Amino acid sequence: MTKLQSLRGMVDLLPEQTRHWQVVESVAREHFRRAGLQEIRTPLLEVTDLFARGIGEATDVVGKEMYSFVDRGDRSCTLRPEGTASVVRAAVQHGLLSQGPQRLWYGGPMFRYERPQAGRQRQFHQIGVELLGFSSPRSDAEVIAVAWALLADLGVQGLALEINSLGIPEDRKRYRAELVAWLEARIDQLDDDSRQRLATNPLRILDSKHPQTQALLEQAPTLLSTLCEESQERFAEVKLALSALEIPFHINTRLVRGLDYYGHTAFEITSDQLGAQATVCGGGRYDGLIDQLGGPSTPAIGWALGMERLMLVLEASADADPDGSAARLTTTNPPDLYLVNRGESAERLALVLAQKLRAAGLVVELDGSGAAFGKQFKRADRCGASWALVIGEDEVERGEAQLKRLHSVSSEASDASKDQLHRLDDLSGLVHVVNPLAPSNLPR
RNA sequence: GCGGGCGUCGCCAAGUGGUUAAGGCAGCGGCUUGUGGCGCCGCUAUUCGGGGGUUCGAAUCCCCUCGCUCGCCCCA
Repeated sequence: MTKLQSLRGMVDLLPEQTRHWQVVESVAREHFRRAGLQEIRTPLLEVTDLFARGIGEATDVVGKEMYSFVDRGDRSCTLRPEGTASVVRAAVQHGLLSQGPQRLWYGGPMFRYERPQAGRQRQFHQIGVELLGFSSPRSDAEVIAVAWALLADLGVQGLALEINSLGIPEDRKRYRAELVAWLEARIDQLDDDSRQRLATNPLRILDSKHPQTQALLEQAPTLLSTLCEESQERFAEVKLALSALEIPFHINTRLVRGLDYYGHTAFEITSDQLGAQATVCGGGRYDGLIDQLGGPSTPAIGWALGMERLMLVLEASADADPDGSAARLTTTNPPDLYLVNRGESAERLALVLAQKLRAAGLVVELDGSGAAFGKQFKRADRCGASWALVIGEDEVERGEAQLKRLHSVSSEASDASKDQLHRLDDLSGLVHVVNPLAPSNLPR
């Protein structure tokens, strides 16, 4: 029988990782709470048409990367490749937009059938923010600031913000014609890939990694200079707002977005800690999408950050700076107390005590092996617990047990860190010694 | 989808045609059947991701396949 294993590109998060993820998620949740963002949870599975219409039929994501299948009711379904389309669909479907502007965040798995590599999996995870019904250039800056503050607070090193403006659809149309004409005149200097894209998606040639093409593009007309006056002014206000927020940014006239719904502000936050997958967070304005999906014409802006990449960056940042805030990810939280127990009645009592002490707010590890005391102590020590409580038949009879300090204690140990005896019918003193900060709502 | 590297125990690994497949970490047991951290002793891969082939002989060579990884494409 062949060994079972997870599908390609589908990865398990083991306890060592989930610990890190939970730290990141709780920091993110706190940032979102303070920014007045509310969580929205949408299904992982949607009608295929949502993404085809929302993201754009011609994009690679829709064209060749979707997990689509026909369900038992003959509907074409797709595992979501991104979050924005679903959030917009939900907002439209439930009439959220008629209740005023929406400040939303979401998180969870996304699916794209791609070749896995570092920071890229077939099931991956994003956290994203969507501001629906916000048109002001200040909202662009605000939403960027939320991402920036979050990443900085998490301790991501080497952060950089790149922004560009994609203008309005007319701007892009005009620019596309201009760029195509300019490139066609120099078609002999283009690489094969770029030549291909000249017909299909000329704007994407801008972020080609081909060195020769890059050099050529130095001279090419830029989207920014083709923007209409209104778009220019809008972009200027975004920059002004970012400066006021003291967020350093770099204007990258070649920054384009892969999904069709973006216009005006487009941005990426990168980290120098990563290789090819330097973008940790990407987003932009999508004023046309909601209308396109059948909702009321509503301006909107948002971003998404890739958890896997973020975790890679944080691990690199923690290594680079062991005292930085990224290092808090790697901290463990060992139990407050290890319950050493042996003997039939002692084991039963220990089980009950463990629950009582847990209810009182302590982190308690109960040894369930019934092994020799020595063995249990060895394990207690290994797991890093600060204290051990010893319950044997003698303790059950006396109604009193030894609370033993683990690890070497410094010579001038205070009374509070010496071994001591505690009554088992009143645990409040014990709880106080082990963890004075415990909520300590001891059940009677 | 294209190109390069890799795959030996839970983890890190030695081994490059003939070895009983080193070693370390972790785990388990013992020295120590009621007191830990250290130490010592022992156990833990009939088998080298999987399948086929070459050979007297394969973890080592060849083919296929699966997976990982790096780059491209694309994207977060």
